[in-house]
Amino acid sequence: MSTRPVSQKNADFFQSVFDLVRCIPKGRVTSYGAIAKYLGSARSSRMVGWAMNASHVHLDIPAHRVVNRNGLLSGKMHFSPPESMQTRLEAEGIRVEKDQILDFPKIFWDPNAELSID
DNA sequence: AGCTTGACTTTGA
DNA sequence: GTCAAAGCCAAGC
Repeated sequence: MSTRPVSQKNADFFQSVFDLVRCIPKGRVTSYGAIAKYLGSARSSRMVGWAMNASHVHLDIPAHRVVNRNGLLSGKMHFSPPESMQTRLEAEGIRVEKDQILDFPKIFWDPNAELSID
């Protein structure tokens, strides 16, 4: 079973996303699809992005650790200073070039694989 | 009430 | 490998 309180998918989708993103280890990144899939719908990856848009009210949300499945900083433009996203990633040891994370599959953190291991 | 946009993903050609 | 189209659910107009 899930070790995280994200069972309530019918509950606040945003809260579930925030909770998971908050659990992302430092120096690691994940994709919207991974989060969406963890919540039950990989197709609703857009909702994850939408939820992140509301994450600005929650300063504890490391949204910079969330990128698209391409490892591209798709949401960096939504940061206060767009470059802050890359700065934060590099501050955690993540190499980023041209808005793209290097060694993405290496630092990729899959919640469904790390948390839901049975 | 309906239509458009959006921090995406997947599948098909 | 790339390009185009469909699907997804919610918020905004």
